[in-house]
Amino acid sequence: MTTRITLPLRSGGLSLRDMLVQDGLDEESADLLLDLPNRVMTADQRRPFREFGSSRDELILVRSGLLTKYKTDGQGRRQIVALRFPGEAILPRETESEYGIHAITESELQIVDSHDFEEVLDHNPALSRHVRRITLRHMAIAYEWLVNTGRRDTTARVAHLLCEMAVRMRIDPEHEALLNPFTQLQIADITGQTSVNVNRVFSALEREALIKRDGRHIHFPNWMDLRRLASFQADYLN
Amino acid sequence: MTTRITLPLRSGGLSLRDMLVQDGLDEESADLLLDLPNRVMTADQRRPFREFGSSRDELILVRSGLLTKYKTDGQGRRQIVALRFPGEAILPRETESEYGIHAITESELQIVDSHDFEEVLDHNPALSRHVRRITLRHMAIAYEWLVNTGRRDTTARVAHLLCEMAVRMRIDPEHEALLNPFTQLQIADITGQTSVNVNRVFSALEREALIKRDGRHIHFPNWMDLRRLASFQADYLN
DNA sequence: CGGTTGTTTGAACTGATTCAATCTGTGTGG
DNA sequence: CCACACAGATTGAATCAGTTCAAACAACCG
Repeated sequence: MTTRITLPLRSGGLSLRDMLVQDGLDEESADLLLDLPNRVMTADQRRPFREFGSSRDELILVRSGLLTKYKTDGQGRRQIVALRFPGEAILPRETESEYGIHAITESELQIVDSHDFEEVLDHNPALSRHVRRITLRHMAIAYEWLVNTGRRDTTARVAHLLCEMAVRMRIDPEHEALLNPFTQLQIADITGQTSVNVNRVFSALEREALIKRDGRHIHFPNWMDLRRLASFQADYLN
Repeated sequence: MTTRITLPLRSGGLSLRDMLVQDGLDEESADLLLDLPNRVMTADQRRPFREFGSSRDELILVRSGLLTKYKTDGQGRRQIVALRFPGEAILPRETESEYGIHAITESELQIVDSHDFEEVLDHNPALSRHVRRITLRHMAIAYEWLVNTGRRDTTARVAHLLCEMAVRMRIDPEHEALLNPFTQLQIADITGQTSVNVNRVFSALEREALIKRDGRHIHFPNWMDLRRLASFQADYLN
């Protein structure tokens, strides 16, 4: 039995500035970006933060928590298409955004008007390059997710997501447990299956001793074999 | 029976410059980009143009033809993750690229060294904004493909791809036929299924009079219902 | 003409869904 | 502190969409 996490992820850790710098942005650019006029908001997990078609033209920086971008098909079946961890951002879209935004855990967000953001980008090549770089990283993740939903069986899909989570949350999977922020329904919405099946997959993974569950924590007693099962190659995450 | 297309797509049409301008880039920036030192190459459909891990750090502009980016899962099953039509580009990656590139039809490519490209971007905010814009467009397509493979049944997936192809190839589906450049195996590799099933889906779509096949051409006698079946909303393509 | 690539069809099988019921942990209000 | 409501996790049975395997057929190419 797992229940919702109400504490923000990694809130006690690094500042937004630290995280940006750690991702390779130079300090001056980071300060320039963070000193732009902004407002800070909290997104909670009970309802969507942005619906489809909301035309908020703004940069959303994640300070803490965990955001998802999601879409739905014709029959209203939900597909989560991207995750945003602390230190990551959702870039502004000129057009109406065709995806919604939903917080998995309560998330603290720093929001910057897109015009201010674009203005700074115009005059700061280093920041501009950084934005291109992280965008390509998110693109690489989207491609890997396409392989996941398109080509891997449901077991490998869940295993792959767990591997990606471990790396993106910067834990050491051989010695540390993953604090899983998702419900099984949300994992189903990421991996393109049903929550019922996610449950069976988890039981199977645990039966094979590839994971060990302890409340919301997931241990990896056999990280090597889990990676192999998932055909997980971390290089797409850089 | 359909066989490979050997003629480049849209070769007789617009120049690369025309296509860039039509996509919203200003003329000066387009000239700046196209006048960068470059070499022109031909990619043919018989073998991959770039394998995984090839670290060619370069911008690839598609003059004619049709390119795919593809990845494979652990068991070597192929998933096509993106298409690049004439006028579109594959951006340089600093790291080794984690996808391969394969031409669907013989393609003429203009290749620019990434350093020259980045240099121009640094000094040309308009071009920089344009690159961000088209990148977000490709991201939106990747997200839609995720919904496709994750949430739609195989019939809707194929129908959705056909709709997207019609729009991206700029045909008028109510009055014009789509010249389908793909084999059924390639459609399977895009939509995450088997070529056998793609074949059955095509028969079914034709039986329902949602498409009509005529050699390599596909007519859309009932565009409205096809779109509905695919839950195709063109806005993600802008 | 023979080789190759792509398409089509059938039959058997299976992984995952669907539907439905039950169980378990958490929070809330009396 | 208990009773209750609720969200999430778990399990079983029936069903089905899509795969797999295998074979035949069609079009093109040299």
